[in-house]
Parts: sequence; structure tokens; C-alpha cells
Amino acid sequence: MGKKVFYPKNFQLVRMEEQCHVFWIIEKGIARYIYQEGERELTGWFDMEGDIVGSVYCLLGIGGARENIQLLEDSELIEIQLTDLRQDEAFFQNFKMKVLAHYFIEMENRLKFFQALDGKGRYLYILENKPQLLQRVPLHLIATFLGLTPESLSRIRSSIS
Amino acid sequence: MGKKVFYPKNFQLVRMEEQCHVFWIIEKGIARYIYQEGERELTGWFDMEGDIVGSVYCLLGIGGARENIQLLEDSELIEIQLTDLRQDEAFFQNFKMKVLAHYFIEMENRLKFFQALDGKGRYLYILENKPQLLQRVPLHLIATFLGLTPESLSRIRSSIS
DNA sequence: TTGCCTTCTTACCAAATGATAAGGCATGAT
DNA sequence: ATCATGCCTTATCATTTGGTAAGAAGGCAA
Repeated sequence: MGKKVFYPKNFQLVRMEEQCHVFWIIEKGIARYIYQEGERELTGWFDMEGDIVGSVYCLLGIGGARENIQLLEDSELIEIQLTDLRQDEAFFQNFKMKVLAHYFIEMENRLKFFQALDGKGRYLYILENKPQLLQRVPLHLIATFLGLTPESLSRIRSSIS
Repeated sequence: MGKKVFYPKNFQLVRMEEQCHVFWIIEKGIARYIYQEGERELTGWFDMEGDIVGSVYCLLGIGGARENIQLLEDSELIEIQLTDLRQDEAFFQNFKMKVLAHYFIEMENRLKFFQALDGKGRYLYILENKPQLLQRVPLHLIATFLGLTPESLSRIRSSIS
């Protein structure tokens, strides 16, 4: 189920507002969820090896994607067509539930992350729990995830070490 | 399906870490989702008339509640036992999916809300989109939702009018 | 090589927010 | 009535963050 594909750095997996019928599992690489908020580009999250990537809105069948999803590295992915999953309706329902539950839990944690922590606290959390991100993702993109300007992130980093 | 119940102000619908097998629909009143973050109490959200209230973790059957849920007013609720819903497994699965999808969308919006807006922006958003909240919920509790101190919220309010 | 671009940092100042303290003003209990 | 309590505001000062500008370091192409 699903076939291995190779896409280059900067390849766009999902385009905002468009329907999409594909999900991916990352074998190697990083994907970035990009939300357009007025002028600014926010990063919703970075997915890495072992993570499932795709637009939940498309999975739920409630409209086009809310985000752009792009690769930050040359990547190896398992590409899964949703129409294949639908062959077995019970399996598909179960898959949807699992994916949705996973995203829900992630979202809930991230929400507390923003509500409870200031910039320094958020950076330290990533430093302790997702240090690979800081190795592989440019800091100005990390900043768009943390809700900080690159300058503020730089200041926070220098205040620590 | 479900029976009407009346609970007083400050009644606790859901207790953190405990299993729960009940959901509610609010006919009249307000419920507050409370997350304990170290010393602080955060407000996840306020549910009002027409909203479904309950712990998603319990609904998913993946453990006890992550939050306390309390009523801020004397309230009328429709109380729904999950065991009743389970009588019809297909219906229950559909119910779970609907509730989960609803919460997911709410979470995603709230996440952008925190990532993209500063305190003033967040207050203005509530002022325009959920003005009833500001009428019915004490401002210091609104502040715990907005991720601000009551003093900062007060300052923001006075800077507007 | 040179020049351009991206990434990251630093410096400076303005604005936003937190922390602490204090006071006003209701409401409810005794 | 008196008192306590909760809610809200205001004031002051320290800290954090944003905005702007500038520059250093490295990669990449011509």
C-alpha cells in the first residue's frame, strides 16, 4: 500500500485551497506546514522521519487544504492515495480516526505551548524535545513557528549560551 | 437520546485524570475548560449555548481527561451517556468523527490566533467574534484564555475605548 | 576570482507585557 | 451597618519583544 517516491528540496506536496487525495509518510526528509496569515507566513509544524504528512481538511473531505506543505530537504516518502484506502471503507474510517486523533493531540499540546510559555520557554522546549529541528531547519523558519521574529530568536539564543 | 439536567454555577462536569463517559450539549449556560500548567490555571475555551461539552480524551478512549471542566453559570444541559451512543456502533463512530473534526478545526484556528496575534489583536478578535463572552465571563478568566495577565488585559481595554 | 544572495547576528530604540502594589467598587455574609 | 471578598482598574518599573538598520559569514553562480 503506497509507493516510494523521491522529491527534491522545495517541492510542494500540498497547495492551499486545492483538493488533494494523497498522504505521505516521511522516510527521509522534513516537511513544513505553511499558513498564510495576511502578509506573514506562519509555520504550523515541521514533520520529520516517521511522521504522516498531508492536509487534514482533504482527509476529512470538508474542502481544500488550508495550508501549503513544502519539503525542506530532498526527501524519500511513501505516497498513499486516499482512493486506495477507500477500497476498504472500514479501514479508511479507522485510518481517518487515527490520523485525526493524532493531529488533535498535537494541536492541544501546541496550544498550551503558546498559551503558557513566552518566547524563551518555547525555544527551550524545542531545544529539549526536538533538537534535531534546530540542526536541520533554518532558524528564521523556526522563528515563524515559535511566533517570534528572527531577531528575537537570535537574542534568546545568545542569552542562553 | 440524552436527558435534560440542571447543574449550578461552579459545578464540575469533568475532573482531570478521571475517566468520564458523559457528554453534554449546552441549552443554557457556559462551561470552562481548565488546564493546569504548573502553578497556573489556563483556560482552553469557553463553551456556550449550542456547543458540545466533554473531554475528547475520554471520547477517544485513550485515557482520563486532560482538563477540568466547570460551569460558570447555573446551566441547563442535555446529558448524553457514551454507553447509550455505543448501542449503535456506526452512529457512535460517526459521532466521534464529527466531534473530533469539530474540535480539530477549533484548535487549528485557535493556534493561528495565538501564533499570529498579539494581546490586543486577540482581545479585538474576541470582541468582534464572541462579544457575549465578554458580557458573561469575568475578565480575569478571559485573561487566562488570552494568555495575558488581568492587568495587561485591563490596559488593552482602556487603550481601545 | 568577483558579486550576489541567504542566513544569522548585533545594536539601538519604541512598544508591549509582566510583576508588584494599591485603591475603588460592587456583592454577599454576619 | 460592618466586614470580608472578589473583580477590575490604575500606576510604576523591569523585562521582553518588535522594528529598523547594519554587518559578518558562508554558499553559489557568473
